[in-house]
Amino acid sequence: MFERLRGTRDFLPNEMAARKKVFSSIKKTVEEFGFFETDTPAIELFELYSIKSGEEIIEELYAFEDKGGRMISLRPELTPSVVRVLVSRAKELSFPVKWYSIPRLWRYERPQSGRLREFYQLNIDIFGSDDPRADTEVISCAIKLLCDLGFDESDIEVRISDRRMLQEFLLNIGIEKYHDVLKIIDKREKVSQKDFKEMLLGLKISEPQIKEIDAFLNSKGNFLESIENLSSSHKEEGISQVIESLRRIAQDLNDRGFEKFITFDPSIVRGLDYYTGMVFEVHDRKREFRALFGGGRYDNLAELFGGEHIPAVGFGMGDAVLELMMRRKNIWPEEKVEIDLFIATIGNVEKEVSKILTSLRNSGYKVDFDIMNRNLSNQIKFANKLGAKSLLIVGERDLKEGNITLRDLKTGNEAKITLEEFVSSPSKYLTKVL
RNA sequence: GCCGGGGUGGGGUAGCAUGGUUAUCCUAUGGGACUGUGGAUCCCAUGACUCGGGUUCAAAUCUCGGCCCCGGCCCCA
Repeated sequence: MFERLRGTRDFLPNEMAARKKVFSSIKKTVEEFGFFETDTPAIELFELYSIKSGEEIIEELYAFEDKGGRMISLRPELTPSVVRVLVSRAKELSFPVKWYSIPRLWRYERPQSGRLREFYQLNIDIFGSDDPRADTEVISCAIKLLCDLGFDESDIEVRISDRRMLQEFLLNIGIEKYHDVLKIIDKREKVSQKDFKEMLLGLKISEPQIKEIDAFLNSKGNFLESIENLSSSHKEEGISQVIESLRRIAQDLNDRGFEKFITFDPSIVRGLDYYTGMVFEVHDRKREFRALFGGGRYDNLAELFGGEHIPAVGFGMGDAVLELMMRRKNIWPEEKVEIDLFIATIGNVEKEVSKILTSLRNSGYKVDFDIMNRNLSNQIKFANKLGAKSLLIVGERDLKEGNITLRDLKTGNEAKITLEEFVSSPSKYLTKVL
């Protein structure tokens, strides 16, 4: 016997049915926002990931050498692949490009709650526009798809910040090594006040500077209000430009009715080296789980890949945390398979059954029948386990008079009708699943 | 890589402190009975102590190690 590889999952039909419902809800919402689905290979050249990543990230790749001596990696994220496609096809594409995908990704990490080695991740991106409305579209889409799955503002919180704003702010108070400071700011929620301060002191940040940083980070709250407060207290040129574009995003999100979901939180940083502007995260309000989404602006990745300048904004949402959150709220779909009709047989009625099967299947019904030579009782048991909505009993005796029995397995009602009548207008008797 | 908690039929479990008959119960699965109305009930069957070493007359039980699972740290693209 073999076992599943660590951090991977098997999906049995009932589990698959639930997952399909969730994914199709997501796809529907995203497509309502005008995104088109794409896909890319699961394997890519190792360099696609090593070019911009640190050692730790590379250690977490599923990588191997192929027979041609190339180093190959399973994709750990989608963005490099999408940007690769974009850069190589930029000439033929008309911008803005709005693409989405739900790829399977692989990361060689230690599995934990909400983190696996193989998982799905919804990715949506807008390329070609640096307008704040692109940011708004992406954030709105994130919120809307969660709403369509059954969440509301009491469940989730979108926290937004902007890397440029932080950078400008730090420059204004005389801090130049903002890289290191960002790293510490990113950890702020996890460490104590005291440790936070000591880490900053370790970088030779002065006490007054730390006070300023603290004040700035504490400016979190209602998105639009926080931004307006900041704009009156920060008139410096660099920062006020950033604030203006954030103000437009905030205003637009309010106009779309998403105000209650959003918090402005300057301590949001996200992983380094990737994002260039607005960044956001989505969490459950109780902070029971790890981040559900992460995303933001990454305007220079295309150039880094040897293309022209293509501004970009997008996010990724893993399926593992989503499932945990949906289960917690009891909105994970019922794990159940269903068919429209099961045909139970008594005696030798093969010819008639074949005709019924073919006719109904051609009309688009999901139909199954006994191929185990079970007795009637066991056939009915099996039909129920299959989740059949209706049961058709075709028996030798009744068939001599042209009759069959149709039972609704949900209500238990049954009726004897003629085979001819049933086959000629099945829609009178059956409804389709889904 | 580090730290903690765990592994008993396909799934869920009892037993483990205090070693000692045929390892408990539920469920699932296969078969059968109930004259072709049955989702029920009853009967029968299949099926497990994570692996290896140690202690012992005797190990599911005590002990050491490996493997695996769950959670946490690191990291999180």
